[in-house]
Amino acid sequence: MSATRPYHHGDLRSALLRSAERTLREKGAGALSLRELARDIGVSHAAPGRHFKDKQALLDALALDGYERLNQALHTAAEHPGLTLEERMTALARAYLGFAVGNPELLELMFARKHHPDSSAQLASAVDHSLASFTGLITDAQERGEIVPGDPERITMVAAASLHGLAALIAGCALEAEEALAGLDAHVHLLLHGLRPR
Amino acid sequence: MSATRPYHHGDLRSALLRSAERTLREKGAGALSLRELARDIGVSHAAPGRHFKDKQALLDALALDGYERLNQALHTAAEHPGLTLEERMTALARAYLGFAVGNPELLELMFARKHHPDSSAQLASAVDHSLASFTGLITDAQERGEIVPGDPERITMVAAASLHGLAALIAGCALEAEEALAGLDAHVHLLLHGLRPR
DNA sequence: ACCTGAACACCGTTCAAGT
DNA sequence: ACCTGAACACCGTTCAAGT
Repeated sequence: MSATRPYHHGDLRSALLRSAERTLREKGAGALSLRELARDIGVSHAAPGRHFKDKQALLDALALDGYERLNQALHTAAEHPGLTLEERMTALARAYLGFAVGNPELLELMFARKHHPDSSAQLASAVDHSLASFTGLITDAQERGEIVPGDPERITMVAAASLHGLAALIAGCALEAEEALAGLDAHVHLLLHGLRPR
Repeated sequence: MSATRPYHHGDLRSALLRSAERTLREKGAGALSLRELARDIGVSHAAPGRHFKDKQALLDALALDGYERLNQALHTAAEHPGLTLEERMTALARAYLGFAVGNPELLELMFARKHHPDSSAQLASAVDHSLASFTGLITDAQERGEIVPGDPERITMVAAASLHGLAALIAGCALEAEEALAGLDAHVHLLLHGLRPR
């Protein structure tokens, strides 16, 4: 191996993504600059343009990567058929909130409203994939009579919106992460049993 | 009145805020530039610096203004003591979702994670004020035995997170506004009655 | 008190040219 | 195929000087 940087980086694309996620985590999305990424990696400021058509394309790639990790975590959490409905729902909730607590700026990026037309289809499909973990749980439980009958999409949306709201409040610093995690069992219980007395 | 622009604008601060909100609504937060605002208003590019210490200070002022309008809307919606609990909750939900549908980029700004230390106390208090509309409804209903007993803050959080989740999904284009508004009654019903069969 | 004009140190993006 | 260097048109912020 030579001491001088080779003309071709070799794996610039993934180096950019790695470095970008580090910056995102440490300094936030606003502090992310393509030129600074290039400087840190030791490549010319125009080099990123070869791998990402523009800055938004890099941000979209980060978001997609985030969905992959989130969906993996949700999928893993949903695979415990021995548990009760409430336990399974809590496991899913814990997986989602755990991701939100660990990656608040990434979550903000994943749900931001400005994506490239090129990426939006992939991102929409990633969101659908996230929701599918919830829908699967709901329809299973409906078959056992443990969840109210009705359009599973709507019922999924109630559960997902509730957790997404918590996640968004945490990411936006309107709710403390520890508080939300500590009250998560009670939250899921209220969601399943309702706010009205039985 | 003279045809030439006077040296002193007179009300530059509010002109900047007005123009900024227009840009926010039409082109999004990313397209907001202090220099462009100054150009549009017909003032030098350094003039905004007299009224806002930096760009974030202007964004924070926009967010605070958003909270004022939102809190006004929530407060108005909550003032119908003749209605049932479910009707009152639905009215609050409709007010919040209506704001989210009408001001998606502003909402994103309001819940963004990067604010000036100077503004964060005011913003936090604005968030508390929003939540207070829900807490008021919850404690009222608890006294009548129409809501489960328990920490009203936690119960408020379940209701608020659920609606905020919907709002965030709309703002992030993951859920269509019309679909959410059309299903809002059912959403509130499920929230109050729970996802489990009774 | 409020605004201007110039200056500084950054950006993202493009493109001919290099390896 | 991949990267560089220069160029272009922007930024935000600061600060002496003007009204």
